[in-house]
Amino acid sequence: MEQTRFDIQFSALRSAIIEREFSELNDRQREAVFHTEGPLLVLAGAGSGKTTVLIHRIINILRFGRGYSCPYAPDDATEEDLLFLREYLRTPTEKNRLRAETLCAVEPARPWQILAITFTNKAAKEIQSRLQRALGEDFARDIWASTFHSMCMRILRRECEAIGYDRSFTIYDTDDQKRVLTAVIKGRRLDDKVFDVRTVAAAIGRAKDNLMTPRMLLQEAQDRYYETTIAEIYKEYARQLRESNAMDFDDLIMKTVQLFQGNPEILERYQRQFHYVLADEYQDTNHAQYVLTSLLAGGYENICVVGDDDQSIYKFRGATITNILEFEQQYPNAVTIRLEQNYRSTQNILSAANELIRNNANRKGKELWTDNGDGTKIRFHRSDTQEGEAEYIAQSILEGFAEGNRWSDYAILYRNHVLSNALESAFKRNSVPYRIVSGLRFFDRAEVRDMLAYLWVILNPADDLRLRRIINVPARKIGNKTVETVADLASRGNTTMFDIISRAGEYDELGRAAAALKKFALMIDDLQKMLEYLPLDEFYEQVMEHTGYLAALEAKGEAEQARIENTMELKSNIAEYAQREENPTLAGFMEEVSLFTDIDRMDADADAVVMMTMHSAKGLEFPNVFLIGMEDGIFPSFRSTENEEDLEEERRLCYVAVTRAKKQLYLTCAERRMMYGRTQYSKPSRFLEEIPEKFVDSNISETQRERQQRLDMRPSAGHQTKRAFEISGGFRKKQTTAKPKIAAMDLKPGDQVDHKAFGHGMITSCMPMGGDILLEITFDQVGTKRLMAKSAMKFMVKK
DNA sequence: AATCCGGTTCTTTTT
DNA sequence: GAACCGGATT
Repeated sequence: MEQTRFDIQFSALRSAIIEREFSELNDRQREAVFHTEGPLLVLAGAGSGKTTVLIHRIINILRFGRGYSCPYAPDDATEEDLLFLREYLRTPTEKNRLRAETLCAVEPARPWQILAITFTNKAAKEIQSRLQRALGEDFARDIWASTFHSMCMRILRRECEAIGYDRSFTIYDTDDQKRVLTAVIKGRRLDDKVFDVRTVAAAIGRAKDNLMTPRMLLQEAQDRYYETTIAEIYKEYARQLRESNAMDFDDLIMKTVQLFQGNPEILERYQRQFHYVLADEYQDTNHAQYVLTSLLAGGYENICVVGDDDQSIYKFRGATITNILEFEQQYPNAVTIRLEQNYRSTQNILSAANELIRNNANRKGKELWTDNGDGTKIRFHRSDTQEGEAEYIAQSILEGFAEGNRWSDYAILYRNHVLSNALESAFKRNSVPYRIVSGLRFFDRAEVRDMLAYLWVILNPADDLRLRRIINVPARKIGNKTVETVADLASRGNTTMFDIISRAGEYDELGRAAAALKKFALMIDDLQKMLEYLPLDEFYEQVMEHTGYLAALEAKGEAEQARIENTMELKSNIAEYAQREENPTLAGFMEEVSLFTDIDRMDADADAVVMMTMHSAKGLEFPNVFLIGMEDGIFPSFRSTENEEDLEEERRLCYVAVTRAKKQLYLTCAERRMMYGRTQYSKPSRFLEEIPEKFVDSNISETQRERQQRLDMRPSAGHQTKRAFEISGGFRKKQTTAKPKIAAMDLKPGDQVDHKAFGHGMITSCMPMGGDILLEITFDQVGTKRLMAKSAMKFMVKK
């Protein structure tokens, strides 16, 4: 169709008006927002406003459809409309807004036609809530903004009968999964050293990530004993899950793919529904997720994937960077947009990151820049021991705090959790408040699992797996032997364990245990009745009491206080759910909870230094960041120094870590470090060599450097740029650990002091301790703190 | 059924 | 060095 003069004028006006709506974005970002039709790859560097683009793109699609790039005027548009738009462009008024937007919109999408997939609940929630704010709650609620897993759950709840599942299927988490696997391995009388549950679970998980059925795995095993056995375990495991009408996390994805592949008419329905598909963090997708996304987008092929190949750090859990690297091959008509302007960090930090990641061969290539200015140099500090490293960090933070920073302005990132130990004691010693984002998450804690298991059993007494978990927790004199007898009777009678338990008296085999069993069954019955008339949170309290769980924890005293708190935490989760939901049910809560793993309320309001692994830091930002344990063998981990591919993943992790810092980045390492019970001597991380010296201030002294050079056999002459920790003469010599010539010895209880960070206080006790003095000081503002005199004196004067 | 002892293991993690 | 598991002991 030929464009008329009218079309040209109209569409130009329309584009201009739409463009103005997104004026707060930069050119690249806008390009991504306006490219609505066809495949789009957005390579979004760290801190480049990725989520903002994703959200505005959805807003654009919902408000204007493909209005921005449509070259034609609407059929019924008049000269008067044209004049109206011209006027609206000149002076937009609220009164004219509705008509203008109607004129500018070309086939705007309905909310349920948009699918935005993320990896974490946190990300899904953020997208959902930002869209609700921009578009109104009711409207935005219908957008499919969810994680891969909850999307699959939603689809499967509706369609799973087509693949032979009952709609009420349950989700087995990693823990449930391991229990089943342990039973399978035991049942086959296999050596559980050779077939270690974790390894087997990982193998099965990887198979599912790659959409491989037990049969396919068996075929691939080609008669090799080990592989064949794994495939057989997989087969048995899958059989048991199906029998229990259960799926594990990986099943959610794989079964959805199988559902679609086996039922084209169902697939087509979803393909017709989703006009626009967006996938976030695409570099983290595994093969199954890739196939699923491709299937769902297969109708309109309006697929937009957002990600950063340089931030792919989850290969170990099945992510294939290939998905993003080969997107353009998959869709030859794909458009690629790079977001390289960074709004987070200083140029020094970004340049360091750019130089570092440049050493990776397998990447698309990007160069981050900012107009935030150069900022201060990165600080590099090498200590002799891990204690020295920890002390340096504590002191740096105390100094910063004294200058007015908040504790929460600081984050400490490390390659693995063990590295946090020395730091913890240094922080305790110096009264630096801290918070560790731990490896063990809320829903992995035994007490939380126990309470959830109770709820599962109350909801569905046929759930043998969860029943086994709690039947004797707290102790009810129902031993292992009894449980096995019950299980035996159940399988022979082709019924559930709970059924046997309720009729325990009828079985002689159960002997004296029958009474305890009956009592247990009655308790569950009672709780089921309570569920019918009590509000959910009160009901939960009844479960805690009625089962004796709370009492058992309380009986253990002080030590179990944290566990009690955790079970209470679960209660507040239930209360929160009950309040939010119009029609709250236990089943509804359990459904939600089975996909809700991380405690994504990382309460930002707590003012404390935060410590976490570099992996968990992805997506976060902090004004000041310490990367600790920057030593070869630790980071990069010795496991990954063998092959280039693994090393590149480590380098990406380093890139992720470096780009978390907004203002100041610190890199620290120690010459020797106690790890796993032995002292390890290490060289500074090879990644440090890759950061040009001009971005770094280092503490390495002349003598240290000379020694380093003698020790370091790596040829350095070949390097084109001088590197941060090599001899250059350019480094200032800095006295880092001040020799504490303390006048501290004459401090005594009753003395008044002024502390730079904590203000005025009075010493309440002095205890000699390892060549130093432990002071207890009651401060007017911040309460009582315990400080070591040596370091405290640097921040404190006696009055 | 609870507790103690010795042996073993020790990247990274979301759903 | 610490945490966790399984077997033996009480």
